Amino acid sequence: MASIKEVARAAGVSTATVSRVLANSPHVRPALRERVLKAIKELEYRPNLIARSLRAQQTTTIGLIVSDIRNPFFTAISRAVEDTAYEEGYSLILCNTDEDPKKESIYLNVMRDANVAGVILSPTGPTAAGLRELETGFAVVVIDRSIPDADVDMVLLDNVDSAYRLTRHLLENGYRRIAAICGERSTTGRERCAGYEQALRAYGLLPTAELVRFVPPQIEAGYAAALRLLELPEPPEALLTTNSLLAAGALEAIRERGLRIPDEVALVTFDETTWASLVQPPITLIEQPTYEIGKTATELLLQRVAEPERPTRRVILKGRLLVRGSSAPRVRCG
Amino acid sequence: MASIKEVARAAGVSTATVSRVLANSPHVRPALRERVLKAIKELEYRPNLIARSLRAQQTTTIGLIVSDIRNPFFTAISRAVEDTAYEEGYSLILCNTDEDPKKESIYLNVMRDANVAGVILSPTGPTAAGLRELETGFAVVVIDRSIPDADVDMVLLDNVDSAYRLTRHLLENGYRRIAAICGERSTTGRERCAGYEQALRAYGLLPTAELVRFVPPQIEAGYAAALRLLELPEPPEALLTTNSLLAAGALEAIRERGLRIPDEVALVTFDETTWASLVQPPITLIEQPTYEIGKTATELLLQRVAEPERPTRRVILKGRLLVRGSSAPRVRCG
DNA sequence: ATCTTATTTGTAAACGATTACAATAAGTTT
DNA sequence: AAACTTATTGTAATCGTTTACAAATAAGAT
Repeated sequence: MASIKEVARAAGVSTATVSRVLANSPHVRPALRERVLKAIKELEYRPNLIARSLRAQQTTTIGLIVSDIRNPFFTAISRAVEDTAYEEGYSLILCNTDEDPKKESIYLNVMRDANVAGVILSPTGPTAAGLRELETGFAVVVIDRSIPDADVDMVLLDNVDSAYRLTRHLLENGYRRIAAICGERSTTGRERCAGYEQALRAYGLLPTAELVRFVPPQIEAGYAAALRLLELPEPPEALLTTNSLLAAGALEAIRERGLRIPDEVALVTFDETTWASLVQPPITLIEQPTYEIGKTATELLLQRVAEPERPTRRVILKGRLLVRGSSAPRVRCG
Repeated sequence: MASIKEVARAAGVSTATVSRVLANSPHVRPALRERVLKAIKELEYRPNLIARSLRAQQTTTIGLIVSDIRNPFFTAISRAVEDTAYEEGYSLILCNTDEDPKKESIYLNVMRDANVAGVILSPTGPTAAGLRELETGFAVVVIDRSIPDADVDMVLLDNVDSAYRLTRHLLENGYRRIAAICGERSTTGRERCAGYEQALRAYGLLPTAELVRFVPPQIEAGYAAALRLLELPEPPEALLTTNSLLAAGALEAIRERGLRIPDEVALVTFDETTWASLVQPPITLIEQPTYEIGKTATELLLQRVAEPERPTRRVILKGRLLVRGSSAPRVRCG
């Protein structure tokens, strides 16, 4: 593998000149530039990024820390981040925290060790626990869950509004006794719960604690929570879950109880997935603009890398309500 | 951020000694080692991996190049690779090729530029196109699709056998006119097709070209292919698809045609997904040991990094047939 | 032709680790 | 105690870039 020295020798110039040609510096005579470019081509020279990083004290790598890459929402995000990053010449380092703050902290250190230019993070908790580390070192953009008191760039969904519209849709279709299964420990779950409660109140209904569950945002927890709700003396007419994993679990529970959707119980959720339109009836949901979230987060990050002192921004995107069969107008039967 | 020099100064030793302590070299007196460790702790020193990489001419990063991270199969793989890599102190760089050989080639160069220790690759084609680049530079492990004439470590499914068993299962349950929708351009699709044809022959049936389709391994292509098959004058009694995306498309087509599964048409596929057991009836499929594939591939890769001249290995794993409702015994009706 | 000024090029010092080699200190053997 | 071996430590080169600074060259002004 040819180094800059060999290119310099081949072109009869100093390494500084080669470096200037590489950086498109204006202070190189066209004749020399030609010679250098020819040597580069002939030797198939490619700059050593490690050496460059060492000198520049920064890499062209960004990190993406999500809670679980198997969650289709994060998968879609990661795809978008990856696309956008590579367009700008950045590589992507991927990490899973499994909702574990300890892992989050470990991976933030990994990022620091790797000298990443910045990190896109879906934080495990609403506090700024890892953020002290964050504030030193690299740029950060937070996605999906906000860290309320932190001065960081964020790209979030308008959770309250989305949950409000989703719940209102159920109410408009005649459902009254609506239960909510929310992801615990994140602002996202709480905000969506708030939107749900606002909608109920707007319809003159009082939220009951019995119908609201905060659980880990995973299939098994969704299953267990839904099962318990359906076993209540007075079971809910509709279930609202705050992500696709919880919905999958809830659906499993509904199937196991042998209930028909939506006649016996309706189901609505957040996040579009392959399966949401394949099951019968297809599931009504709030679709998040995942690709845009990932793209925007990456762009914000790279802007901050370029201009670290820029005031922080908070981008709030709207969700899209996709109405499908799982929440069809209710046929009152008693 | 403290460097090795400052640690050396604080401990009153040379940088060489600090480096030896870091590397657990036996040639350091306990007393000195203590002093160095104390300085490291006090200064919160963490070695600069970039500098280390430059010197070592190798990083502790591995690359994972898949055709689409949104395919749940690759998602599961990436999760396993990530887990295993981090356990060994390696980071993971992620890339999507979109089945595009050009992108594959670009990303292989990115990997080289990043000085990765090795790459896990699901190749876009069965030829060794990118492999010339591969052979120089870094370790490589190929997954999911084989490159027949290449001398590389591989972790693959026993595709012929799996498809054979899947098809035999259909035959045993009374299905005769079975169509196959296979992913094109990969050995995987072709091998699965071969297993399908072998099973037919074992039952005294002749494979017909009309019932075998090779298409891009994506939802839309699966949908289109299934639709055309179902529109045949003599439509198939069962559909076999070679991955979950094709299955999702086929299912969509079946729904659109208003056909009941499995009475009017059965559906079987490869790859377990969240939705395969949530749709009704749930889908019979061959489950790949995804986590094991990813883990094994990573282990093979790190072994090769440690010992580049080790003879290459080819690990073939068995799939597991999960029998569900979508292929229930056929009730003959005419 | 000479002096200034602007442009182009080269020299050499970083960046932060590792490691061959040399130097020193500590044990062993006679 | 001298000579030899072995264990420990330090010095300095190295990895491949970038860039401040100095030097050389070219261009412009008088």
